Amino acid sequence: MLDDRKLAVLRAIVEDYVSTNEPVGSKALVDRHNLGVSPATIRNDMAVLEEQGYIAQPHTSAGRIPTDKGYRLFVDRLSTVKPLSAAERRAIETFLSGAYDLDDVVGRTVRLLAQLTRQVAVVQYPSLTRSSVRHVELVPVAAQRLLLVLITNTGRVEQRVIETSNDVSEDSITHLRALLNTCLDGCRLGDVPTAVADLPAQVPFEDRAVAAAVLSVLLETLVENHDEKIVFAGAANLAAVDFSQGLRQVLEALEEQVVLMRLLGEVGDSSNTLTVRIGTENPDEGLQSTSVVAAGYGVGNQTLARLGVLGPTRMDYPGTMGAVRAVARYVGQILAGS
Amino acid sequence: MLDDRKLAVLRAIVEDYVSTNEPVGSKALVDRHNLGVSPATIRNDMAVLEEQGYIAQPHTSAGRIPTDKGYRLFVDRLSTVKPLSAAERRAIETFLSGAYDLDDVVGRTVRLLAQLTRQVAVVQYPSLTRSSVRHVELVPVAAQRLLLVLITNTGRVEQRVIETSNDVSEDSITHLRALLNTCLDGCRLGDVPTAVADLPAQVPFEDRAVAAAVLSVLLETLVENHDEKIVFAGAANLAAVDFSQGLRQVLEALEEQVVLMRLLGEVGDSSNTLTVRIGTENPDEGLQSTSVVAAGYGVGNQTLARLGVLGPTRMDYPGTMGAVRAVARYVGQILAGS
DNA sequence: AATTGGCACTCAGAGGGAGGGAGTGCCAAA
DNA sequence: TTTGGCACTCCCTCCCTCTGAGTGCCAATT
Repeated sequence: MLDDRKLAVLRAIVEDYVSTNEPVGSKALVDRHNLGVSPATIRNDMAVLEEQGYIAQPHTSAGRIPTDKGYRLFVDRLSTVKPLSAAERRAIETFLSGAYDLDDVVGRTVRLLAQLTRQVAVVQYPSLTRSSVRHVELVPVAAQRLLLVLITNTGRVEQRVIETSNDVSEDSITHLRALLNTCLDGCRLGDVPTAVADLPAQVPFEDRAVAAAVLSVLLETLVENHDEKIVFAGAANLAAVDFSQGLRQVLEALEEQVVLMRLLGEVGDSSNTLTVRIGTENPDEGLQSTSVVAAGYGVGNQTLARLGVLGPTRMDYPGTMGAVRAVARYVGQILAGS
Repeated sequence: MLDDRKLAVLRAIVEDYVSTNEPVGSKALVDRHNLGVSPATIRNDMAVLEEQGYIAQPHTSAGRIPTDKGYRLFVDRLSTVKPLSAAERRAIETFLSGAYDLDDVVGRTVRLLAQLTRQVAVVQYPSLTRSSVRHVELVPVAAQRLLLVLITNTGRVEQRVIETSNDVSEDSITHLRALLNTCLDGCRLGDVPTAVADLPAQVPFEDRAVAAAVLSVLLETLVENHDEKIVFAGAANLAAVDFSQGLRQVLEALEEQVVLMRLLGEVGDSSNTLTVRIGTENPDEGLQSTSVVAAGYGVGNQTLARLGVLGPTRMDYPGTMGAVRAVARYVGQILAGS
């Protein structure tokens, strides 16, 4: 349907439009790329491309700009992910390895990605349900108050206060703590509910109430954190772009956790897969003039969460995809190493 | 120097300009406010006000707009903080009391303040150095790995992993934990260094190395967190405003922790004091066309951190100040109650 | 059948008055 | 000190023209 030259033309249009932000005409095309044919020929090709919906003209007698469908074809068949330079890789590595804390890792990552791509970066905290228990701690902080601390293999720490109806002895706590840790050590958080199901049966009768309270808080913690935390950075980079639907809508969308969630997409099990969502492919109303490049990251081949970049549809896809992929890999390494 | 009527004129100019976003002329003034004099009189007054630098004209034959100096006078002498309506107070209270976590309190606060004022809200996490120790916990997580958990009276929880050079017995840990808690219970974090100074002397010789490791990590934690965490929300509200220096600069400034820090100002000991910084009074380059309304918040009469709002100099100062003050008070209450 | 040069046509955007109108400063009178 | 009158200033808007990049189509060429 589309011969090689027409594809080359589309590629050239996308590249030129991305770099100049102006509709590209037939003459400009043959000047900048040596296509070996005349402008008239290109015009014929462009007419076909337009008919098929890959490009459009803002008005009669202007050059062409790619449509969402055009970008899609470009991403799928006409471009390759552009690897980062050695210097960039080194910069990423040193910057990320300076982190001392999960918060810090995520914070550095999101800033790094924003700077690298000059767009808005979005990073999701590693999923609780997919990571596993490294340690559970139970601490008495007052007469009828316990603190439950949960440490995961991704370095995430959750804590909750538990109110008990009567005093609990030091021994009971020690016993309960030991039980919890035997039950849960290495256990995937998603499996915690089943793992603790028969735990109450193992505690002496007088401690049942306490055990129940602890378990209910523990399970509640897992549920509450099902809606994951997400952060973004680089909003200033949006100011340089002009959106058809207005900057405001985009900023508003960015401040909605739920929208950000949907934006990054599902956490599939296949790690390292780059997802690109272009313009109207985007589920959210306010983001129909933006594109999202996202990838999963995690430890080993286990995807724990996703991160990505949001920018105008008129975006350097190969470069952005390269940056997202690289950062996702390095974050995985950092998490594994910590 | 300025008689009552001239002040009234300035007040009217500020109010009109804030609500209409258009230079206000002498005729419009007498129409909207019943000043009881003719436009010509007002013109004379305005000439004086302009000469003194309180107002300016964008061009000849346009109305006047307040200068930063004019806003300053308005805030200092011509306006009173506008209390929130009962409904608003209730909304704040119910919204904030739903929080279950320090992160959640701060997150809710910043979103609430942004929505209430329709501007950018900035909230600083409660200072570590000014809060005090509620509990210290020491948890073995692996053979040569301890976890130090520090819980403050503001609900903040810090944790750090400690690597030890040799194995540590359960007993040693229990002993060390007890020692730490006796030393530190209720101790202001700023006083921790002196409080633990003679602690190593109290542990048996074979545990000295471990104690030293723990203490060094503990002190390090306090220092690291001296640069406090700050969050903001409501960037979308900026899009509605047009800044002379460009939205971009403002957004960039907002993403710099350091700038945000300076923006809120020093944490003075006098709680509840509203600080207003107008336009060029602002230290930061990119924020010279914005104003900041900030207040301290804390538990009791102890200021733990600050929060505030950033918007265009053309801002509803009485309303914004009311909202900031109210939110600061409620956050303090929530923190005290949790 | 594909490619090419030629040519008329279209239309966004820049540039340039013209007119309206809001607002001012100044002055003389009350 | 206040007021009405008046001439003046200039920003903004509307409208017009003109230019030029870019197009579609057609007939000629390969």
